[in-house]
Amino acid sequence: MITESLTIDDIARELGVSKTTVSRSISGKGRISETTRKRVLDFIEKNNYKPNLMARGLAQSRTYNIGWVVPGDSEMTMLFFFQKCMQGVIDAATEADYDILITTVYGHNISGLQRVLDNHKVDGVILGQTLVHDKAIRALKKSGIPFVTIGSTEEKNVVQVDHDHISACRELSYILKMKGIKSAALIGGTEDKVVTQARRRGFEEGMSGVRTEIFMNCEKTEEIERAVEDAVRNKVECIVCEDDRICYAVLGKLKKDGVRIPEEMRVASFYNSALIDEYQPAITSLEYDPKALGTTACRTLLAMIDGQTPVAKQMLGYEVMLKASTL
Amino acid sequence: MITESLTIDDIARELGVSKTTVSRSISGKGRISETTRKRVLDFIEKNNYKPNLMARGLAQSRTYNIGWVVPGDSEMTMLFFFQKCMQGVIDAATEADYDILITTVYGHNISGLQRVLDNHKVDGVILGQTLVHDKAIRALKKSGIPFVTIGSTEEKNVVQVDHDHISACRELSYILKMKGIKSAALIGGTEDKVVTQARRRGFEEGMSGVRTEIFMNCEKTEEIERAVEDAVRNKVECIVCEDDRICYAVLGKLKKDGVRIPEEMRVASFYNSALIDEYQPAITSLEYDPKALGTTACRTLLAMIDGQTPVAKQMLGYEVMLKASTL
DNA sequence: AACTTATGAGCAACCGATTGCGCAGAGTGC
DNA sequence: GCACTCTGCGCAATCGGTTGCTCATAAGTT
Repeated sequence: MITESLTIDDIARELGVSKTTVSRSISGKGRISETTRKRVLDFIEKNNYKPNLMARGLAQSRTYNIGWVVPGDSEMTMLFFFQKCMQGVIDAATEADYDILITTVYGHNISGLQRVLDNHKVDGVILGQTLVHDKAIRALKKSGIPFVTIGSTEEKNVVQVDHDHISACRELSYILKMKGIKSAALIGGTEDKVVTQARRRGFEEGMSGVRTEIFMNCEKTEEIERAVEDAVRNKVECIVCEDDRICYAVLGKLKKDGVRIPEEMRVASFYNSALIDEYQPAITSLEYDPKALGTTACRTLLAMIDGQTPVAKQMLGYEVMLKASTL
Repeated sequence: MITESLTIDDIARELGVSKTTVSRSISGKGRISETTRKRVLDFIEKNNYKPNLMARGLAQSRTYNIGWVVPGDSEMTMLFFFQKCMQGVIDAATEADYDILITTVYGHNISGLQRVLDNHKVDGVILGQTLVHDKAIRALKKSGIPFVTIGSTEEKNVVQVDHDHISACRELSYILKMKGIKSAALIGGTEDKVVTQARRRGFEEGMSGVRTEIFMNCEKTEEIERAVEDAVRNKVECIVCEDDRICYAVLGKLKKDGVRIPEEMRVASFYNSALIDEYQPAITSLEYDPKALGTTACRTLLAMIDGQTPVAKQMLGYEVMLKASTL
């Protein structure tokens, strides 16, 4: 059933040249007359020849695949983020004729990644998220394969692409302060993610001088709701949410308790996806471009695979979007 | 930097046997004495040898990859579904030492899939979603590669894994009718997806005898809200939502307008993910197992790759979960 | 004892590309 | 006219496995 494909030998025979000539015509390496080259490429075009990537891979020790590693248990808001991000990765990869092999990890359980590395199924890896003391990073370093992380890490000699969450959150906090806030609460998730820590730090730095309350490790809805109750009871003026999943829960709780936004409580979020972007009133937040993260990471990785030495840490831009929820 | 790996020749030399013997020891094919086999496998285990998959692939024309095709522009609720589903695929694939190559398509724009097929990067494909007149299915058929769809299709000779949405929706509708509903509205999305059509049909069949109103092609929140307004105005007793993204919007609108559930309006959904599962009151819905879809599809595909003839259409179970939202 | 069958293992071709090296013929310089 | 360089192309090895075939030896049969 599977139609046998054209091989480089077929073409060589058909055109009365050697396979070397065909190979060189395609790759552009080596010395080939323009005439011959055209002839070969024309034939290839006409007969829709596609080189066998396994053969090519074997000869060059390349797979033309890159690994894309994401947590298998991401919550919804992260899924959205990863989807955008991955689309950026795919776009950049496709440009270079690479494909994406996807692997999931569960926190520090990286057996899936390890398998892919052991089997040499990819030429490089993009790690979609970084944890504190990330085992995946250790494994990648050990494997010797080029890799790029989306998100920062404390590990040395790791090529990273990230938003400057510390500055971004500092800036947002600073602006809120300028607008007259005298107290603020941060509600955040578990601190094993680097980004969570960064946001917390930015918040603390930016909010210096005003009364702050920090509620970390809020994962379940009840935990978030309890934090909201505390914040309201303590007459905090503004709740800052570490991501929009938390923000979503916070908004639900405030509505349930009849707390008006922004009159009785201001709300801001450090990330804004479809989950809250239609909310009334509109929520003040930081805007990032997840897709750009993906393309940047992928292009960087491809350059590394080609033997180039990349910029160690690339920081992408963000924008503070002031909306009605903070007046 | 990249540590050169052990090859089959290294092992053969080291053990004083031929590479044939090593290869046969690993694969279990051919005649090898148990003693020799043990010796080889022990050595492999000790030295952590992993065969080069490109070489193996070249020899066997296999890639040990399967393609996983999902829409690149899925909305959130689908992302959640695909994530679960993919995890099932990954689990089943890993068991058989296969990996997942991910490709996105945009409706009928299947250039990404076509590339993967042209380049022979996968041994088989799982299509995550089916459309009416699906171009991806045509392309897959043409390629001659084994493939399985998650979701049904009108195309002939396609191996499918699905839930019986028609029966499920008929059953849910029937139960609602039994509980005394005299009128019901269906709010659904665009009808290019096969599953959307199936749910509509199940609804219509199950609701025969009661007054029904059908609002299709509701994608944007405003469209859904308008449908809700109409349903309320027409004094419909129950709104049935085609998926939980729609349900989510419906619940928001009802709350905004102060319509009490279930006293003034009953609500049921054809799918229930994290988006609405904490809602108060709890929402009546159909429960599916997306992960099982993934593992079933993948196991079936792997069997096909191994040359077996699979069951043409496998239907997985579902469960009607009656909750407070329908009394 | 002679003959057949079973077993264990190796030789070498093959999968389909890439690439270092060699070589013929054209072009250039003096 | 001679030596030298440049250009265009092919030979054959190589990447790391798999597999059909052969063959020596052991085991079984009469």
